[in-house]
Amino acid sequence: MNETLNFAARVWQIIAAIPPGQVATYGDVARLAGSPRAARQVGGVLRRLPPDSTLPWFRVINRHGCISLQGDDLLRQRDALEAEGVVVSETGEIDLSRFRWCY
DNA sequence: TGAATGACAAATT
DNA sequence: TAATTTGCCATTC
Repeated sequence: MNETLNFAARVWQIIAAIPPGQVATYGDVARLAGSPRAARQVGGVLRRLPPDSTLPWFRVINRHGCISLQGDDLLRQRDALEAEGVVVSETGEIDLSRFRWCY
């Protein structure tokens, strides 16, 4: 099996391991997946994620501690994070120094 | 098979 | 210091 096919599977596994109330960056997930420079692909995997997936994709944000999504998706992610105790600004900003996933 | 895309990140100006 | 540009890499057209 090509490792390229496992990339998405690794991303799923890693994101599924993020504890509630905490968040991880795309770069971190990519690094844990074995491709430190594939942060963009992490977002690509989540983008094609089926709506019925139970994966906590909302716990993944960018390096600036902001939500990269826009529109309704942004509001949905912000609401889901706040429901877990994560403080999210109206613009989608999160204090990484407090909520970043420490593994 | 090849070119284009993108839920990022780092370097440069 | 902030804003803009370039690089990366797996997936999609």
